[in-house]
Amino acid sequence: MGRGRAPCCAKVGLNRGSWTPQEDLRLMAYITKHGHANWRALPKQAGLLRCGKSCRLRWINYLRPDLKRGNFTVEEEETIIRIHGMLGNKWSKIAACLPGRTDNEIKNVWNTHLKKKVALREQQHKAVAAAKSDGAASGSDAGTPVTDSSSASSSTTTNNSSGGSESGDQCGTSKDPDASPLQLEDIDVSDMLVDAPAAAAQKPMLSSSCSSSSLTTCIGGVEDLIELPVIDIEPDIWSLIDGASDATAPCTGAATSDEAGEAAANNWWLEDLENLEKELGLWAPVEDPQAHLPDLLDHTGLGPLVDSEGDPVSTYFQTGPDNAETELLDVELEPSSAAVVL
DNA sequence: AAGTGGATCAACCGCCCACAA
DNA sequence: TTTGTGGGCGGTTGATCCACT
Repeated sequence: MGRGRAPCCAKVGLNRGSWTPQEDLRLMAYITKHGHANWRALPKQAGLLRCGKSCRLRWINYLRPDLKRGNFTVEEEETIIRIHGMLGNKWSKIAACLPGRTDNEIKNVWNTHLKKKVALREQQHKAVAAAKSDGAASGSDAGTPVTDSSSASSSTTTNNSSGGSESGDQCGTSKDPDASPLQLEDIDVSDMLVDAPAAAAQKPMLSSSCSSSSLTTCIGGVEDLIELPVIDIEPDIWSLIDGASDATAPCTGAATSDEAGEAAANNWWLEDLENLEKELGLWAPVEDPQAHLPDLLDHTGLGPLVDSEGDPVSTYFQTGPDNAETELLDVELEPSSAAVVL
């Protein structure tokens, strides 16, 4: 079927490589207003000389407002290790369990250090097992975590607390060599979460609400069973992203967030935007954010990258919200969200 | 201070799957 | 049922960063 199909885009005349701040702005502005129903059509409509796939990846891996930045926590790492032990390189499924993390990010962190960590752990486990079999003839427990001098203290605790025997343990399943990824590849992690609420209640991997990326796979109800560090997304932001009408705050079963947490979880990219504006000498305390964007675009020299006729983004960029054929950002925002609209 | 090698991460590539015509 | 299209996924690459010598 898909064989021999033409590439997703004629790569002639398109920008490649790193994204410029201007491109980021354009993409964010467009998606914020119009959503991303059609990735292939999006670049043209947004006035971007990029492949649709490239736009999609940029958005998903970097620009999405609900992304969590910074180093992975020990809990997150252990979650990755456990799920990877069950599913293999199903990065998107793993990412679905880690709100705010992308499959690409998880893949990178796995390939860079978690893989080594696991290898070391298995090595130590084998050594311990060998020692045991040499000494007492006790059956080696494949699920018994091995103490890891570097970071296994937490993992050991986690694994022990999970007790490797729960059948529905979506994360606590030990790295059972018999559990091949093939057998497990169809497992929907969220199903496991639902099937094993008791076990789930102990799992750090569940200790988070759901991100947009995991929206369709995240579980309802589990939040009721566990104490969740809340990573909430401003409903307004979801409204913006999803086109305002049918937006649903993702898995807001734990919607009783404190605002500081929300801000921390959601504002990194707003800060990036502010930083960008500062770099460009545009930054000022935002009193009228919607009036701010045109200045930014003026200063960045963002002209229409494509024919701007009928392009609301270009129109907006060139003339500002008052004159835009379609108002770019028509969602009223709370002050805390003001930076979303630049 | 300069050079080097490893680590990290953003981005790209190509295949696969789901779905609509 | 077949075929084309769009989107998603996993693997890989290349640029940059950083620690070490």
